[in-house]
Amino acid sequence: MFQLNLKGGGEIVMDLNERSRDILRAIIQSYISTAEPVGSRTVTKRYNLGISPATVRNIMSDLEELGFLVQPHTSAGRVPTDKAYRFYIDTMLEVKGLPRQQEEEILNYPLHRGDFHQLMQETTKLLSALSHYTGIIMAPKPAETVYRHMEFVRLTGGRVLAIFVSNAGIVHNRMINLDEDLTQKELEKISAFLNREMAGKTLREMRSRVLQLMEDDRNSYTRLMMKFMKVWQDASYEGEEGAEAELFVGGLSEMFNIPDFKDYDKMKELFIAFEEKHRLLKLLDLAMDAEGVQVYIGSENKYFEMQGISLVVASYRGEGNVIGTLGVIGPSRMPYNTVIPLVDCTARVLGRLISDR
Amino acid sequence: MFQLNLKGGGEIVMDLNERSRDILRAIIQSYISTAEPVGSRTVTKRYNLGISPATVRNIMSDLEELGFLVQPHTSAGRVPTDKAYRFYIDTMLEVKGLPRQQEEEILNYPLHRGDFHQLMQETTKLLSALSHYTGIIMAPKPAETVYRHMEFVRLTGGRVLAIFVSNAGIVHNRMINLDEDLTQKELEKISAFLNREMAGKTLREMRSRVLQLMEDDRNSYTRLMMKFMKVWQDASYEGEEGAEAELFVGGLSEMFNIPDFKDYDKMKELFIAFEEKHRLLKLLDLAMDAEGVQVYIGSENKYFEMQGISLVVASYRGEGNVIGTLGVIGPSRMPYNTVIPLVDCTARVLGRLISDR
DNA sequence: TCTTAGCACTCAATCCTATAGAGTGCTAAT
DNA sequence: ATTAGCACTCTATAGGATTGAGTGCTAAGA
Repeated sequence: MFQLNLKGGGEIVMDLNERSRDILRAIIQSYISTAEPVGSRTVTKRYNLGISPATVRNIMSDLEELGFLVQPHTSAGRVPTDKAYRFYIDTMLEVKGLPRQQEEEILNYPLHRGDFHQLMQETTKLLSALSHYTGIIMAPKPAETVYRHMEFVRLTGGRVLAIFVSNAGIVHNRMINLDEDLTQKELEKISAFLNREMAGKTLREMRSRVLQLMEDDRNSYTRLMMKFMKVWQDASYEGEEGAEAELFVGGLSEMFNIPDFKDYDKMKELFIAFEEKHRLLKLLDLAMDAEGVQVYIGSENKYFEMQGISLVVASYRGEGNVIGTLGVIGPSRMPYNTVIPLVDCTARVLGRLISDR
Repeated sequence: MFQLNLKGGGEIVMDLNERSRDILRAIIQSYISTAEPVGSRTVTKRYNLGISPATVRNIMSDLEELGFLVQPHTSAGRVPTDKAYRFYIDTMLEVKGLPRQQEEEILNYPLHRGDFHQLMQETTKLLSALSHYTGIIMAPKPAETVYRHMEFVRLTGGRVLAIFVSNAGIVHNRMINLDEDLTQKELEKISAFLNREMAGKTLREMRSRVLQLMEDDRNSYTRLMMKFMKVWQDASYEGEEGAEAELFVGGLSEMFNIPDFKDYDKMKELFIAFEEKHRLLKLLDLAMDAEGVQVYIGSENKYFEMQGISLVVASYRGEGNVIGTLGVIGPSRMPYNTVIPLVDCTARVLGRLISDR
């Protein structure tokens, strides 16, 4: 079906007895569905555990001491901590497959239109529409994309546009300002040479090959390529690895429907964080290597740590290789049992669409 | 210096006497700088008009009757209406050139990196950073772009990627699923034919030329082109003219710093409106034809009408032609005298950058 | 006739207080 | 070990008083 690969899962094996686990589960589930602090009476009423509120109170007190619950204030019920969510996801969550209906909805969503950018944008909207949270996608990184076709096009004023096309139909381009004036004929020769020598390589790989070629002779071919490589590096460099990746965000306004964030300043903080795209990208990059769906809870990760916010992320493939990641960002109290398969399914569908749309 | 072309300007010539105009100006300026309703005493204290609060009150009452002012409630001062802003901009605004320092800042902003998408994105950030509002840009529309270079690239599984490059180095692309399997050699022939026959045409123009050619004979050339045209139309069509344009937004979080919108629900409404990009695009499209800077106040336009929000928009050029528009979106009480030249200057700089970066 | 001082009036914002209600922790009984 | 009972805590809400900004009107003055 699908695979949930748990970040740090299994490391912390808590020994809670059956009943404590039942109560913790009940509290988490209740809080996920209502967003209200959960009291002892609520637990006994809504979940038939055959014990009295007083007993529940004693156990809740223990759970608080263990760091699974906190009280917003003395006379309120209790709320799960990040630790509780982690424990819940690692040991208690039963993730079923996606309901037939939602799968249909994903498959029927009009994702095929337009170019690659539009596909990415539409996919964030799909993620958002089905999860009712905000959808995010990290697009394939130029440096690690395998290119099939390359082309240099001469523009006015000694400018040359380099266009690189991947197997999956992703197009990347950069403008190069040339000192010498090459004719379009010459550029075509260079393009032909590149396509012959370099097809199936990533930029990283091309770079070392070009350096190798340069040792033999320094002709227009290699000079243009080196210029291109330099332009590329200049454009990519922002002091951070992975900064050259592109981030797409969709359904931002869904954040306003989440009761957890019904606060102006919290919202402001959140939107400022969204504009620091490189932080989110760092986090999305983490999920590149991992198989299956990852969940990052609250302040578990240092790149986008934010009280009460979690991310559900999965990598997607194009022509066989993992080329990016996608996911959903929402409150830590999100219904993981439905969001996880949703993200998983969307990643698969996107992969299929990229490989043969 | 620069030209402010006023939407509907001059039509409504209000005959207010000198003093009424002075007071109206004082109220608007005061409100722009403080965001607080303006009372009669404030006017006499902050602007030395040599009249008493009582007199001001009488005139304010008249101005209210004329529709220039409203009171939020009985015991509050008065606030300018959209009509007042319009009048202010049309007849009282003195727009100076951009301060040397800000011009420097625009010229020094690192806008040259990366591809065209990144350039657009960075420019919205520039607009936002200098205005402290939200920056928006409508990218060139494929249908009206003059292309210099066209290329069909064969991918796996009978898919063909069409790549079109404009004089200004803008790259548009679309995926085409072909029934027949053309070799890359054949595609190159078609590309060469296209570049010979169609260079310097817009998509619109190409379309009619292809239809013309088809009457003579229906070979692979024209069939592929027609398929491409169809794919293009499918992707562009969303029931709305101008829907195929792309919108870039930067500095959304600035909205949270504007006291006018210090309200959760107002903010929610605003962000939902931002996600309906086609509405904003419609509005930005309006400014394509007009020369100079346009100002759209509050509910003056039907595409993005929103209480208390205005847009300052200018078109930008690439290789001589107007290819898109850009601007700033903020509260109606924004300091137009600085924002207008800022938008104007940014449009010029972007145009220059596109034509020779 | 225009201007202005004076005054009563209105209304939002703020603060204070009382009250209700949810939930806990502790104790004693089962 | 469990649970009923009860005192205690704290938030949220509503009502009421107070303050202050600002207006509109009136009558006197220029």
